[in-house]
Amino acid sequence: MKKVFALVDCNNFYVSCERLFRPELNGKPVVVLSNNDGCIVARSNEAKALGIPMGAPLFQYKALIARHNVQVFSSNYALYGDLSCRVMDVLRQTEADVEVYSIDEAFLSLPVNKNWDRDRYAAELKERVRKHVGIPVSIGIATTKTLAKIANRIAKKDTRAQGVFDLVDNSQTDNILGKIKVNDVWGVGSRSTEKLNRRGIYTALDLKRADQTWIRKTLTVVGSRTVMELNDIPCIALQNAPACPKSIVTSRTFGQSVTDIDHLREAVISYTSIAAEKLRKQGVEAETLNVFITTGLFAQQYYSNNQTITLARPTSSTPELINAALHCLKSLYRPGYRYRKGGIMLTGIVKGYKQLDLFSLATSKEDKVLMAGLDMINKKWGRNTIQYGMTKAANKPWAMQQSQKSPAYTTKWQELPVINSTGS
DNA sequence: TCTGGGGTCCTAGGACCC
DNA sequence: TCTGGGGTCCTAGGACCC
Repeated sequence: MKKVFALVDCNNFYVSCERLFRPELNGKPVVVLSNNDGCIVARSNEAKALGIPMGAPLFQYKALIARHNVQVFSSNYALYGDLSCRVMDVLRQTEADVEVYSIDEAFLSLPVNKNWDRDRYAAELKERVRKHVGIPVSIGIATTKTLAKIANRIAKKDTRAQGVFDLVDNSQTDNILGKIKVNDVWGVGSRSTEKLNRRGIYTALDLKRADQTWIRKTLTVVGSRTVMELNDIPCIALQNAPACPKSIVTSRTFGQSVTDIDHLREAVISYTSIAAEKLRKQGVEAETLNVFITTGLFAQQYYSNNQTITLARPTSSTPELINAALHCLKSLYRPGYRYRKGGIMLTGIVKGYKQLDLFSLATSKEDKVLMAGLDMINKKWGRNTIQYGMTKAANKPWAMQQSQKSPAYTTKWQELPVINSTGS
C-alpha cells in the first residue's frame, strides 16, 4: 500500500487572518503588506482579480487601490503566528503525522488503510479548521509531496472541487499535468523554467516525461527528484520532527536611511536581542555570528559589507552576542553612507553539546538564570519590556514603518476585541 | 620537454521555497 | 521619493593533507 500525503494550505492566509476580526471585509478586496509597508505580500481573491500581482511595490498600485477601495493592512506577525499555531493544533488532533511546512501550510501523512475514505476525511478536516479557528483551508491529496502540491492548487482554483482534490489513482492525472505550467511545479523556479522552455518543456506533463539524464545534468539532483515525484515515486519524505535550525537570521530594512553609527548600534542591539531570544526559545546555542549592513541597492554611494566572528564557545546569552555583534559593526562601519538595511545571522548552531575553547568556561549558571528571567518577563509583559543598552532616544530612524497594522487581537490583553452585546 | 593521485573540508554563490 | 524577511539544499572551486 502506497503512502498518501495531504497538503493543507490556508487560503490567502494573512488576508484570512485580518478578515477573521473584520468580517465585514469578506467579499471585498484586501491586501497585506511586507515590513515597512513596502510590497504587497498577500491578496484576497478580489484583489487578485483586480490584477494586483504578488510582491508588487505598494506605491505602484496606490491609484488602483484608491479607485477600488482596497483595504490595506500592514503585516501583523503576532496575529498570523498565533492563528497558524491554532490551525496546526487542529491538524495534530487527527490520526495523521504532521509536518509544519510554513506559516500557512502543513503536509500530512495519512494512515495507510485500504478502506480509508480520503475525501471524507479531508472534507471533515477542512470543516473542523473552519469551525475551531475560522480560517478557510484547501486540501490536496496525492502519493508524493510534489503531486500533493498540484492537487492543492486544483482544490483551490477549481470551484467544483470545493476545497478538496485527490490525485491518488486518478485516471485524469496526465490530463491535469498537461494543463499545469512547468514553472507552477513545486521546486521549479524562474531559472530552471528558462532552461526547460529552451528544451521544449512547458508543462508539468512534459517535465514528467523528460529525459532523466539531461535533467540530472541540467537541474542537479533537485530537479531529478521533482521528475521522480511527478512519476509517483516519493523522494521527499515527511519531516515530522522539527530539526535543529542551521541558521537564524534577524534583519530589517530600516524605516528611513541611517547615517549615524549610534543608530546602527541600536538597530544591531535590537536585532541581536531578537535572534538570541529565538535561540533560547528553541533550546539551542550558536557558535558563529555574522553582522551585515548595506546602503540602498541603487544608492549613488553603494556600500555593503559583512563580518563574521567565531565565538569562544556556543552561546545563547544576549549580552555575549551583543558584544560580538558590536565588535563586528565597529569594523564594518564607514561614515558618509546612507544605510538602508542591516542584520545579524547566527550559524554553527548546536543543541546540548559544546566544544569548549581551551581557555574558556561554559556560560555561567547565573547568566542562564538571568536570560530565563528576561524571557519570562518579556513574554508576560510584551517584547522590549526589558531590553539591552538602548538609549531610548525618541528618534529611531531604523524603526519599521507600519502605518496600517491591525491590533494583536489574540496575543495582547489590551488589544483583545470587545463584543458589545447590547447593540448600543 | 618534462611536473601524481586521492581525499576532506570549507566557503561563496546559485536556486528555490513561503 | 517609495521594492520583505527567513530559511534550505546543492555545487564548484580553493586550500590543504598524505
